[in-house]
Amino acid sequence: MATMREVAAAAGVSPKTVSRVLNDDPHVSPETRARVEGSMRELAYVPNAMATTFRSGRSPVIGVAVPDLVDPFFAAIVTAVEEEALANDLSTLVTSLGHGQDPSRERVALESVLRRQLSGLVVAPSTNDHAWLEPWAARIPIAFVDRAPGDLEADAFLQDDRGGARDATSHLIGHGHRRIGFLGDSLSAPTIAERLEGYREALAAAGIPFDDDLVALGAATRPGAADALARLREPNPGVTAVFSSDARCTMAAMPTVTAHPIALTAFGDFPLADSLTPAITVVAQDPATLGRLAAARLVERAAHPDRALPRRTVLPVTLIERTSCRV
Amino acid sequence: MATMREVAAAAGVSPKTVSRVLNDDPHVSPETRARVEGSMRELAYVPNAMATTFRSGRSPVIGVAVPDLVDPFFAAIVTAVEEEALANDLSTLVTSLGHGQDPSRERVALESVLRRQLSGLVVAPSTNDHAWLEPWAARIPIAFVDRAPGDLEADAFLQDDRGGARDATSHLIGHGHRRIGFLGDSLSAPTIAERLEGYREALAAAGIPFDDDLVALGAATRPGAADALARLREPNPGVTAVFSSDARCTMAAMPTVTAHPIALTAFGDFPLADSLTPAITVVAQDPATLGRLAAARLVERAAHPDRALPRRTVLPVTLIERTSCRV
DNA sequence: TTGTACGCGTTATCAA
DNA sequence: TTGATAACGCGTACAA
Repeated sequence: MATMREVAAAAGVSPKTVSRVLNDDPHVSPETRARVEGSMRELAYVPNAMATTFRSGRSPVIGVAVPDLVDPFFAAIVTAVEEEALANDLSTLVTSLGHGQDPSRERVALESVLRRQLSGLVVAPSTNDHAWLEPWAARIPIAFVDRAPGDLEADAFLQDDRGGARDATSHLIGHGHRRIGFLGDSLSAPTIAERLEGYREALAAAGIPFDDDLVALGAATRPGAADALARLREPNPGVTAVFSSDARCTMAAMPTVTAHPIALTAFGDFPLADSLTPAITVVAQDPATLGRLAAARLVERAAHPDRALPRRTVLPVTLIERTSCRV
Repeated sequence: MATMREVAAAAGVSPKTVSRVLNDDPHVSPETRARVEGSMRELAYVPNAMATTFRSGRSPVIGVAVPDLVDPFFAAIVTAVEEEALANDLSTLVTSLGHGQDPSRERVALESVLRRQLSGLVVAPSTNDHAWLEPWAARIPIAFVDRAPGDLEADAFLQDDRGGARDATSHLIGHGHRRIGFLGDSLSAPTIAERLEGYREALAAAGIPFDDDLVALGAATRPGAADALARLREPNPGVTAVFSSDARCTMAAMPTVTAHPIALTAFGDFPLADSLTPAITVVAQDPATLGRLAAARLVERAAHPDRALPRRTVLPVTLIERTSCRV
C-alpha cells in the first residue's frame, strides 16, 4: 500500500518525478528513473487507480447493462463490449436489468452506474421510457443495443427485427402453412412488436388474413409456452405452424415442441439449436457485432465529441434453415 | 456537473452542510435542509461517486472474473454475485479470463482489476498459479469459485468434482458398460483432473482396469469432440459408453452423439440438456449458490477481517437421470 | 446546528 | 531535468 509520496521520499525525489517515471515522461534523467524504479520495486508500489481516476474526472470504465446475463444473446453482447473495451484500456462494469417485470429497476440500476463518471454506457434496455436519461446523455456517451431508446436521441445498434420476422414467417408459408401462430412474451418490448409487424406483413403478402387469436403471448417460461402452444393447437385456431418471436420463448417451448411436433421457425439462434430434434430453423442475429459496434462508438464519441455520426445502425439477420420448418 | 461547493454557495451554506443533507445527518435544521435541497434540484446536482469512493479509500465494487461469460455456468455465477452485491449496495466489475490458452492473460486481467481498490474479488480461475496474488489477498478479500487457488490461502467454494464423476461413471457401469471413455478438454484444469480421479475410482470399485487409451482429451470444440469420440469408438478401444467431464465438451459432442448414439453421462447441466434427443443424464452443479456464497463471504470478510471462517466449502452435486445413459 | 481546516493520491501548471 | 503548489470532490475531526 505504498503511495507515490513514499516512493518519492525513498528515492529522494518529489512525487511529481515519480509520476513522471510512471507515465514514461521523457523528461527524466536515466539515473533518476533508475533510482525511482528501484524504490518502486522495494516498496512494492502499485499505483492507486482510484486516485488517478478521480483526478482525471473520468473513470476508464464502460458500463454494460442487459436484461439477463444468462441469456447467451446478451452474454455475447457483454463479451463483445468487454473485448472492445479491453482493446481501449477500459474495464467493464456489468449490471443486469431484469426482463422488465419491475420497470423501476432499470432506472435505479442505470443511475447508480452512471454516477460513477463512466467513459460510456451500453444498454440493452428492458423498458421503453428513457427521457430521464437526457441529462446523462449530454455528459457521457450512451449507446443502445438490440432495442432503440424511447424518447431519447442516442446511438442505437439494432437488427432487422421486422425483416427477419417476415422471412421466418414467409418460410413457413412457403412450406404450405396458412394457419401460423405467433409465439412471444410481451408486445411491450419494441423488438417483439416489430417482429409481430413482420409476421403480419408476411401474412398479408401471401393474402392470409391476420387473426388475433393466433398471437399467443406469455411464452417466456416453460409452462407459459406450453399453454400458449396448447391454445394455438386447439381445433378452433387449428394452427399447423408457429413462428417464435424470441429465443427465450423458443427454448421454453422446446419440451412441448419435442413432445408434440409442429412446424416451427424462430427469431434468434441459440446454442444447440442445431442439435435438437428437430433442429430449429432460425433467423440469426449477431450479438457480438452489436456489442462491438456499440462499444467502438462510445470510444469514438469520447474522442470526437462533435463528429457527426449516424444515430441508428441496423444489422441484417440471416435465415438459417434447419429441419423444424418441415416437421 | 454541479459540485457540492456550488450547491453550498447557491444555498448560502458551507459544503459540509450540503454533505450532511446528503447523508441524512440529523443535525441539520429543517429550513436549512429545505434550502439546500432546493439548490440541489435547481442545479441538478448529482453526487460524484468517484470522489466519495476515493475519499473512503475503498471502491464499493466487487470484481468478478470468469473464463467465459457465454458459458451459462459462469454466467450464472456472475449473476448470483451481482445479486448478492446489489443486496449490499455494491456494483460488479466483470472480467473474462479466457479458458487458459494464454496463461498470462489471467494475471494481467486480475491485476488491472485489483488496482481499483475493490471491496472484494470473486475468481473462477483458468490457471493454477496464484502465488503472485498473495500481497493482494492480504489487502482485499478474494474468493475462488469452481476451482481452488494454486499456492495461495484463500476462500474457495467448490463442488464435489470427484464424487460427481464417480457417480456418473458408476451409473454407466450400472447399465452394464465396462469399456467407458472419458471425454475432456485438458487435465491441467484441476477440476477435470479431479473428475478423472472420480472416474478411476468408479472403475476401480467395479473391478474394471483403467485404460489410458480411453481418456480422450481436446474435446471442448465440435471437431475436437468428434475426433475424440471417433477415437474411442474404434474397434480397438471398443468403447460402449462415455463420461463427459465438462459441459462444454458435452455440448461440443452433441452433434456427434446425436448422429451416432452412444451411452453418455456428463458432468455439468446446461440449458436444454433435457430437451435433446437423447436427453442428457448429468451431474448438476449449483453455480448460483457458488456465486452467492462467494460474494457473501467477501462481504463478511470485509466486515469482520479477523473472524475465523472455513477456507474451503464443497457443495454436493446431484445426478439427474435422463435418457442418454440408456441409449 | 453550522463551519473551518485538512487530507485522500495523483497530476497540471508554472517556476527554478 | 526537477520541484513546489494547487486542485480534483468529498468527508472527518474538531471548533464555534
